Amino acid sequence: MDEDLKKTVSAFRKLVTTLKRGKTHERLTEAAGIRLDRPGVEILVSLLDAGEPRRIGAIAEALQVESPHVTRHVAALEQRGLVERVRDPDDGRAWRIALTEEGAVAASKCAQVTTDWFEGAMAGWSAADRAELSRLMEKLTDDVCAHLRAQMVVK
Amino acid sequence: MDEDLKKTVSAFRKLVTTLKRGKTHERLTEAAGIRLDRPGVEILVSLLDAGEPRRIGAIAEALQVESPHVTRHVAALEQRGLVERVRDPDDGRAWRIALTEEGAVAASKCAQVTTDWFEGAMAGWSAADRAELSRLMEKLTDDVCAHLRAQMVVK
DNA sequence: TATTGTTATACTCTATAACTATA
DNA sequence: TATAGTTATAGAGTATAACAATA
Repeated sequence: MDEDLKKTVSAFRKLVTTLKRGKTHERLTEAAGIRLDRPGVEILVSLLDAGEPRRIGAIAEALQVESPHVTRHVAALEQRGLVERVRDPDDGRAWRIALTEEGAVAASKCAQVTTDWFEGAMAGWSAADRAELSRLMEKLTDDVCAHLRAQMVVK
Repeated sequence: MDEDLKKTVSAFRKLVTTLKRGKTHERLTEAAGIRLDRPGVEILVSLLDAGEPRRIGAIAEALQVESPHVTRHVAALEQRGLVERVRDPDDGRAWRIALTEEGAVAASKCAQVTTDWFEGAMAGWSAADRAELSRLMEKLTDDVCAHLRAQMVVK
């Protein structure tokens, strides 16, 4: 039974190793027809996922990086007209980062290309297995994030 | 049905984002009681996984990085006595990188800490779900790698 | 003064290119 | 000369620390 866990971890390691590399990003942006660095794509997609403008700090937390990193890349995205700063409705002093129309299109393309790519890889999968994988991956993600938060509290 | 795929990709993205960061590596090495950088751990664990000495090129391919990267980090690991060079039995001119006893211990510890951590995160999982996740993750990894290879051939 | 974000700096990881050695 | 590996160099990506601004 411990065997199952080992296999899962090992498969996961391999998957991450394979998909994390620079070539994967190149293929993604090429297919999407967009010239953008990796952090740029990550920020755009995270804004698309969120479905609403987010503050710098919120983006940094979602991506698990430090805020200076986000500051810099948001500045670049802003210059290219892919995001813009809007007033925070809840907090007059603060700004939120919003996708522009062009930014939303770019983010959607990137997300779509990734989904399509997985669709290609999983072409032979039954509907049952797809549903099962989706359920288990969401569960795993939730539990991993919860476990992480629990650990941070302890420290 | 496309919904399942989207959910899977999105969960996967979140999982990778969360686990890829530097803090995760710090926690890992601290728990394992080893001071080692990320590529170092990756090389050691990949040698442990392989179960036998590997050539530089084979390690690079497994980790999906370029060989100079491996060369440099293997040199550092060699200096610390965690790996050593042995003659390739199949090819007299070549060398293979082997774990030393100390290196094997370090690699095992790192692998164990990761497994333990997932064990903690998945404490509430039923045996059935664990088995199912293991099966689907292996399948996904296989199919993703196959898809990647197929694409590389086309190019 | 507490919170949030920014600027400045430096370090880690990884790729590319040019070179070496060995069969 | 083909293959595997190495050395040298450069460029992403990210963190830390010091600072600024706003309530």
